[in-house]
Amino acid sequence: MNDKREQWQAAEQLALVLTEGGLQRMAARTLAVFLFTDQESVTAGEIAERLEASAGAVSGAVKSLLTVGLIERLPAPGSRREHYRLRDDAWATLFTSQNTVIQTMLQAARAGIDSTEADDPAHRRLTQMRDFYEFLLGELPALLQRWHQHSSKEAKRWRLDSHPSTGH
Amino acid sequence: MNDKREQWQAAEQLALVLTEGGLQRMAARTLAVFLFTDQESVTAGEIAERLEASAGAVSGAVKSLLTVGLIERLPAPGSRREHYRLRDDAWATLFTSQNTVIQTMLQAARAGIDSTEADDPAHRRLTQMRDFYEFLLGELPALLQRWHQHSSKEAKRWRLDSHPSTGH
DNA sequence: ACGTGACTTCAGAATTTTCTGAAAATTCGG
DNA sequence: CCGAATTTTCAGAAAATTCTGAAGTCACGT
Repeated sequence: MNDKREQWQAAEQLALVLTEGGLQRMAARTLAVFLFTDQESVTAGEIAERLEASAGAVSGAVKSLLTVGLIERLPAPGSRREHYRLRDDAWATLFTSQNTVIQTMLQAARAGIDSTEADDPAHRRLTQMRDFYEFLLGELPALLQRWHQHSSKEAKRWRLDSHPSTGH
Repeated sequence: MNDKREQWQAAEQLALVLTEGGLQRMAARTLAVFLFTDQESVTAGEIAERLEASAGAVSGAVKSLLTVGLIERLPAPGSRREHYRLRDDAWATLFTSQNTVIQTMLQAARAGIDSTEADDPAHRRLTQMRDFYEFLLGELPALLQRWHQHSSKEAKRWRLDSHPSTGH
């Protein structure tokens, strides 16, 4: 329990995986800071300090995280510096953002199907591809809906009997 | 319909998206060849020619696609060169391979939770993250199962009444 | 209004990734 | 087994990505 060293390692580890998942390196590390900080919100300067990175790099990273909707700017707290924090639905958002990838794959498959004859093996393969991504895209809304139900149920349970520690 | 130019564009477009999705550049372009070729199988040499890339680059790409399970080596067709083709379940496989990413995110979240006190805001954020990915991981098997049902049903329908053209 | 601190932008540097080319290894037909 | 064709490996080159540092812009507080 609670060792700063461990936290640092876990954060860097996470940043690595996020990078695999398509985020840029600095954006991933920044997101890790948002997750692991013990404050409610952080400023760009604090991120730079924590990551030992330049203000410029942090600026770009924060901007991209804002664009994707993973973090939000906090209503000015009277200070001169901007405060940011992780959004509550960040993970669902991150997941959803991959739908655009699926959409594009689908479009590419359809374009291929259209440019190909029915007896071409490519036509068959592209059709299989299209069918899969069509199916997937159709399933996602329901999946996210189930998540929202699931999570709101959790929140309720939490309020009613205040479990001291669940650990699941 | 059927314009080689269009096909080439669609293929390159797809390769781009696949790259976004985590595949290496050359692996993505190679996968596009497997999809769009009008042959049942292709050799490394043919891929290299099509992509105007070196044999070395193709070798690496094919190897990685084999490892992930997206393509398969064909039982020797009498020729000296190896023949490869896209596997039937390639897309489901590609999708599944992202589960490992989710697994790793989950582990990172759990590590963070363990290294943090219950009253730390980070603890709350990491718990939310863990819950989401736990949920997701739990949903995936059923999702893939539905896909298999779905696709086998399609195949059956195909065999029974031989639709001339569906276009969905 | 003005000074100051924070944020953004951007050119160039550093790093990382990716590809080529050639040599070594492998494999199949003879 | 030998030889030709193919594939694999790998060092170094090329390309793409990412970061820094500094200059410029903006906004707050006085």
